[in-house]
Amino acid sequence: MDEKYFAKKIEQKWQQKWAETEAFKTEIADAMPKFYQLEMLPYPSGNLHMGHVRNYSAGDALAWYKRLKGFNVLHPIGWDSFGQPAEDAAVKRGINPRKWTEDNIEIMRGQLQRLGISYDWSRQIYAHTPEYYKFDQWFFLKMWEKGLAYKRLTQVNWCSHDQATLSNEQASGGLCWRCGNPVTKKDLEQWFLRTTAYADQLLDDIPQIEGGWPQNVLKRQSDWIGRSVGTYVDFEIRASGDSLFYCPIIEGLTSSSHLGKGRVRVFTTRIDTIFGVNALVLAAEHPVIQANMDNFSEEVSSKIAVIRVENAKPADHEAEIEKDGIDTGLRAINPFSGEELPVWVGNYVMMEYGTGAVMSVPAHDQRDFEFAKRFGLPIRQVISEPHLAHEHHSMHALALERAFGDYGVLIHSDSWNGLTSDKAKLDMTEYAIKHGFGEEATTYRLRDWGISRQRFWGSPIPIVYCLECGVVPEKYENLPVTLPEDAPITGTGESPLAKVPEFYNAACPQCEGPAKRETDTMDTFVDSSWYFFRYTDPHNPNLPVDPDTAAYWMPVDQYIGGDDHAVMHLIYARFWTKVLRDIGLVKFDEPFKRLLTQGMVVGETFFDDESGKRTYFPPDAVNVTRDAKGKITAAETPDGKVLKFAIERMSKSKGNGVDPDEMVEIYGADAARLFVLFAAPIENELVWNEAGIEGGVRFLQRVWRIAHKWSMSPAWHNGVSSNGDSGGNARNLRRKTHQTIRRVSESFESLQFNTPVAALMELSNAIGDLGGEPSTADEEMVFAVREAITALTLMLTPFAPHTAEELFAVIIGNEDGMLANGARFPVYQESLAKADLIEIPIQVNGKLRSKIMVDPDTTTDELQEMAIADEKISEYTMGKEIAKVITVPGRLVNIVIKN
RNA sequence: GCUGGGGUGGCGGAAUUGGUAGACGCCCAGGACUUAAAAUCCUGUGACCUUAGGGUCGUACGGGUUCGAUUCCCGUCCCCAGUACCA
Repeated sequence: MDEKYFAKKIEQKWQQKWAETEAFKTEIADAMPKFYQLEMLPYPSGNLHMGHVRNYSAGDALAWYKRLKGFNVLHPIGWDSFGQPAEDAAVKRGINPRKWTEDNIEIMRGQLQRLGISYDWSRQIYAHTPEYYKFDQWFFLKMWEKGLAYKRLTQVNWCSHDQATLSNEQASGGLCWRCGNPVTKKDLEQWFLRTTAYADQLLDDIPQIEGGWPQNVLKRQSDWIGRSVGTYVDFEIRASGDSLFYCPIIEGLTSSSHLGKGRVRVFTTRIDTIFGVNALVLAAEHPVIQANMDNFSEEVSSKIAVIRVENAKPADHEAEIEKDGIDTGLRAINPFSGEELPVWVGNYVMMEYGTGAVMSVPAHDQRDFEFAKRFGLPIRQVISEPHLAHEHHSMHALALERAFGDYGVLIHSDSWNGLTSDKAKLDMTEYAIKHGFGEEATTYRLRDWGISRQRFWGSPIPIVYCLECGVVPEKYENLPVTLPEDAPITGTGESPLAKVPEFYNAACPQCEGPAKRETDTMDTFVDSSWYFFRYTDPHNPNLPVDPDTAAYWMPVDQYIGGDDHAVMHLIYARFWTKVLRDIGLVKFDEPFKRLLTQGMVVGETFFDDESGKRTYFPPDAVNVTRDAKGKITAAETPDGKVLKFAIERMSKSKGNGVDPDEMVEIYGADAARLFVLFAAPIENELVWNEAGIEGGVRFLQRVWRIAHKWSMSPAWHNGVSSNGDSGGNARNLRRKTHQTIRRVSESFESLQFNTPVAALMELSNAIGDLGGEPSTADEEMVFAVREAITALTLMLTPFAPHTAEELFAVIIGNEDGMLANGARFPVYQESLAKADLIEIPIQVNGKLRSKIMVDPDTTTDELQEMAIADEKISEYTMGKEIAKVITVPGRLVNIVIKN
């Protein structure tokens, strides 16, 4: 029994014990309630950073808590080991991507083990192994069969820095998710997964997870899916005379028989404003425009070409784009009013959304308003605030300063006058349908998921191109389509597999004739879309997951990760789960019951960007000036070069990274883990400040010391008992113990990690503050202290498992470990947690004037009497009239006096 | 601009959802132990006033509701995140 706390020694001891006994290996156990604790799997970049430590410390705390609560806990880990950095390393340093990846996994696994995270290591998965990516391909074939995988030529998001395609989600905000450079467009043939087929379900299933997910993640997802319900309206198009103009059928919108020669379809959510239309505005890329470029005047066609070029440029986020456009000379007929309208091309109309054409209603849409102002087009108000409707209707022209976008009452709208917007939308849509120029319509912002990547280090897409048979899926029995050992990787954006004949030359699965394989690989987000299923059945050679096994473990009870994946990964994973369900592998809709998004770990960075490129300087090589509040005011290098500074996500390349190994070496894994959870609420950003971690060490040392001190007491191991009416300090300590158990349990249930640590510190302070020597303490006292230290040790386990295991061994005199001993999280007893005396504040006119100690069961009347009789209070009430006394039992008394 | 979330000591942050604001920790100051230091322990630590006791102010700012507001309502300012012409 070591009396000095020596973190490294006990950490090594227990890590070894856990490994030898496979302490965290989990099997299906029908008799026990299950708990599936999951953290987002790491990309093997080379080193853990503090963000990982925070993520896994929180997950491990919950895993331990649930184990001690008697749950059968699945807590797995794996590696998201396909992806571009491996190829970057290959280009830059000539290392084989597989070697680079596997070396990194080794390093990071070691780091995780030194942190003592309680994973079931037997379930590790590696995305880059054929055993895993075989099922990426299996899913792809299933989706192909269901019409959910298809190929088409399209404009893809292209990152010119990474030389790679990006999905819409990965190009969110017009910037590459990996490198942050602007995204441009490029024409490519791509494989897509039909996520849009599940758009409605992805939205409509949100109520199933609503309580368990952060509001803002759900909101971002629904914004991203962007469902909007409205109406298609078809406008007849004419050349300036009255001859019908040529309007080709618009692809993707051919479901309507009304389309075709002479009509253009718009999408609107506000058909109630249709009497206010002053023009039709089409995107420059609109097929009607493009098909008629030769028919336009020179001025018009060159302007359209200019707009098209401008549209293709990467978006500038700062600048508001000025409205621009040109009247094409075409005319459209408003089907409601018969009015003839000009047809414009406008730079603010996007081909990718709706139908690429809008009816412009300047009075009720701000964009149309700006457009109309710019080009002097007429503005006609047709919706009014209900109380002004009558007045407005009798006026011809109203001067609006900006568009009136609210719902209201229709004016200047023929037989629809006086209807509310809601009613008019229904009636007018019905009218349009009846007369053959409209349809109900729902549009989405969500696009299908482009998964083709011109990359080597990813799952090959199991498709073969045969001259005879065309596009042929590989047979299931031929899976996996194995990645070759190596390929010429250039990083220039061509597919490396296209240069490996042994890979791409294949026999057609149908006719067995010569054929070529698809040489693109899948987006790495495919791997992470279903890995959590695989953990439940990691070695199944036939199926991605056995349905019965999945039924026991899934869904994930608690998922923890960064909210940078709020849209990308989490929408793909939800989509994939619904596909699994429709394939028949699982019976539920949502993969993650509860989601916790942890904040980033950030630190101070110092850099200069003279050459337009940022060069970072490590903080310890910079001279920093701070103001009184500790904020940096200036920074320079020792040789006097002035640097810029910012608070940014920690990373090695920025020089502000903290190496977890170093933390473990200096302070110990337990202290590092405890501190990272204590320092800030888990969902907040955490500005790394190493000073605080000392406090974690001190706390663990204090616990260690008091536990050893009291365990020396002769009565400690001899089965002390309480006669049930301990008084004085013993009673006070027992109360504190049970109050702490209650607080800590409640905190875990509500996913708080910083407050339970504070509660444990208070309890250890309470034990430490006890006077007296263990050798002379009476039995009641030893009993109370033993209870307190035992509870403290068990409750400390989720934060500092090594220390807790060692203390537990000291307390019960057995080295097998808590789980082997069937240790359970302590349970609080209400009667013991209850206070004997409580302090009641007494206020006079809402201001605190005195405090009295009373029995918790004191009645309202008694409290009131005592309050008025209180010496200090009578000073205030003397000679004044007491108007009212408010008494809240167990809380306070407030005496209201008149002056 | 729009949407969502926030603004509490020198710092990270507590506060049973209307009831003693500042728990716990960091930093800092003073003291004990020590030849000295480290470690440890003790004390103090929102601001201002006060001779003791104590008093006044204080949760971004201005109003309001209430016996009582960090908490609820209205207005203003600021910060963070998401989004960007979504028709």
